[in-house]
Amino acid sequence: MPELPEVETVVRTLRPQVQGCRITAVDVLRERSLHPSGLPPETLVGLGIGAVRRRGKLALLELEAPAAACAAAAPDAGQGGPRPSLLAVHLRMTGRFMVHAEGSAPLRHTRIIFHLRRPDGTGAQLFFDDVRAFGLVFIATPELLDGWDFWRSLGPEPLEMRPADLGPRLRGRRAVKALLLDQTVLAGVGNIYADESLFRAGIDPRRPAQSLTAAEAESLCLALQDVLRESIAQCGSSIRDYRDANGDVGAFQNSFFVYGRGGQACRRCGGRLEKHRVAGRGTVICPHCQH
DNA sequence: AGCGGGACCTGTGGGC
DNA sequence: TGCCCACAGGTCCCGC
Repeated sequence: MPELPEVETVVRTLRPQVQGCRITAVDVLRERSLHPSGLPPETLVGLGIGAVRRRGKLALLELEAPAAACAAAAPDAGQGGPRPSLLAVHLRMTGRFMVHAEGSAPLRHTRIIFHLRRPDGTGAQLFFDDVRAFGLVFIATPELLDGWDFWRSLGPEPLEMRPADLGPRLRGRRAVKALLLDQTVLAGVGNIYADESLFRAGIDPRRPAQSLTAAEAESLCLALQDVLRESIAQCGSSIRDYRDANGDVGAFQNSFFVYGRGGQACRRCGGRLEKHRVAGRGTVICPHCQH
């Protein structure tokens, strides 16, 4: 569920709560929620949280060494190995961030707790909760991050593309929906926004990608950008689990044309929406509006 | 190459 | 009411 608009909303709501805080301790309640190639969690202690950004479906928390430690640290001296410079977090389906008061007990699905010290000296706890436990926190240096195939091969940001840029990326005979979901083609699109953008562009998700004309690819790119922007403006879509870092739900699920509406009436033509399986995913299509 | 299917997880909802 | 199973979703990995 957290796709580009939801991760963007998480980042925007998390930023004012954690930027400028210092990490004082980390409790890992589920080891497998850490990316195995990352640095150990102890290396986070003492670092400050700087910029909070998004790339594709990843939330990125930049880390800064405190000024005092900077001055004291000679290269390769004391204190052991490398320091992480960022946290890369993939929420997958049910990952979520919430800031709790100091001393709060873990929740049923809390996987990692970051103990924080705010600039004003008060304490807080950043919970990484994840019901399905597919989410991943990567404690990284730039070098470690670049060693992650998923990161290195991420495609362009859909909202930063020119409409004419999509067409050349839609090569081959795979279903066009499969390409929209492929993070090396575009970064950040998941099942919801693939289905919604294909409906808006009037394109059948099952069509081979290479069969799209340049004009169709361009209208698909514009439709995708529209749907992503509209969703961000409404703080994303909440299907069941998704919440932003304030615990609030999004509203864009009320604007869906097709996602989750199989068997219901098409909002555009009144016909019956069909449910199919495309690229291994549940896919809703209006046979009258999409060709 | 690209597809399907299983694995990873847990909660929900439909059918009986 | 209760049980079972399908399903949901993103990514990786395997085999065809």
